[in-house]
Amino acid sequence: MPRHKSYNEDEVLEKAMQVFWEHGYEATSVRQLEKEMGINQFSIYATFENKKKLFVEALKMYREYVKKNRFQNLLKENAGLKDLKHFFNDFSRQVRNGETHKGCLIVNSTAELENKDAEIKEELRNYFNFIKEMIKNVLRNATAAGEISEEADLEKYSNYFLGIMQSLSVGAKVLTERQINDMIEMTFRSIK
Amino acid sequence: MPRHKSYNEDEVLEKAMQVFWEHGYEATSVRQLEKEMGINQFSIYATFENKKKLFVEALKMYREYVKKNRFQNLLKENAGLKDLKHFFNDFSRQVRNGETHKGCLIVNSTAELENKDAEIKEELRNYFNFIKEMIKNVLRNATAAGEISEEADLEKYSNYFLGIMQSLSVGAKVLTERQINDMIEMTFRSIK
DNA sequence: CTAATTACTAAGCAATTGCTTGGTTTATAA
DNA sequence: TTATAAACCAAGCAATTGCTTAGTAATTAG
Repeated sequence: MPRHKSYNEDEVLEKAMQVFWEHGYEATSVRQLEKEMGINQFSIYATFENKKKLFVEALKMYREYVKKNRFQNLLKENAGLKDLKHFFNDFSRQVRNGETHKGCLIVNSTAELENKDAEIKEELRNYFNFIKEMIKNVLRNATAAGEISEEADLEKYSNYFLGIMQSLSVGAKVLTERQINDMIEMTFRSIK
Repeated sequence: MPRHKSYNEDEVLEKAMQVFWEHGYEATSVRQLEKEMGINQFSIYATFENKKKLFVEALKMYREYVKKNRFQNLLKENAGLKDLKHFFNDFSRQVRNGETHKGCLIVNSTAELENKDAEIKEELRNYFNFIKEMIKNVLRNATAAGEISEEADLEKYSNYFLGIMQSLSVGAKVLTERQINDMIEMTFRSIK
């Protein structure tokens, strides 16, 4: 018998995610969320309970978002080392040019409020684990293609690349193109 | 003819820095600063003008702080590759154990509010430049000691290590010891 | 001593924070 | 058609935000 919601939960959640991504958790007010999500505060609280839970949901939504909009090529069946290098260059260029000046929502959130809440921390870890597994799959392809030695410890390699991605997410905001290119070039020197 | 200040500016500034480091810029209120700095709001505003300028001064102070308390060994006349590796292990262990769970104030601030203010951004860059130069000096020693080839591009190497430090500052907050160790081990593989 | 200058305290400012409430609209099951 | 259940809107809550002001205390030059 109830009335229908006049909005799509995933749609407004993605809007919320964008606001958190742009301004960070603390600097985002519920009034801002209200405006950008296009729904009343009452609806926000009715659906997402409170600001923190909305944020955690936004973090989860971010994972789905980047799967579609950032990592498509790395998630392709046969993605290899070339795609990985391509991604690094592309991503850092986007961050530098302002196209993605916000960097990575998860890295930003880790820096801003890692130790403040267990639920948030868990989602941060989930995300980084997803990245690591994605990379590991690329490296498996690379091994099959002979680009990496059969003996290579892919878990180790993946963790390393995960770290590089974190560093790009921070570094590309303030360092020069030259510096970022140096980092990427050096990174691939340790891969055999 | 004036009355003397009852506090030491550098002392209260370091206290302020600690608060920003612990909670981030946005989550730090002037009331908190007042308490921790041990002086009245009036005095804060009389000496530091406003919250943002106090923050910028705190960022500068942080640089002096880490020179004394974190990078002593890397700043030693004859610091070499061994010291660098030692530092990476030490730092990430400290972050993981909670001893330095706050990570790096500059990395945190870059993630939180890089694109919001030109003065802040400039100080972030200054800091990263200081780190890069410090590392470059270590690498010069390493080259002299024969640990690195004479042909190595030390600017490139330094930027690379700078990136690794950024990644540790983020990663050590949420990743496992194993993951961090993987990253450090892989990092040194590209050095010859 | 007195005048001048600055530092200090405590109270208070408007604006904004996260969140709630009271009254109304919309949809469906009976 | 009507009762019911949820969604909606606008207004409002106490608490907190960054910052200021009015009055007082301390210091030193003359």
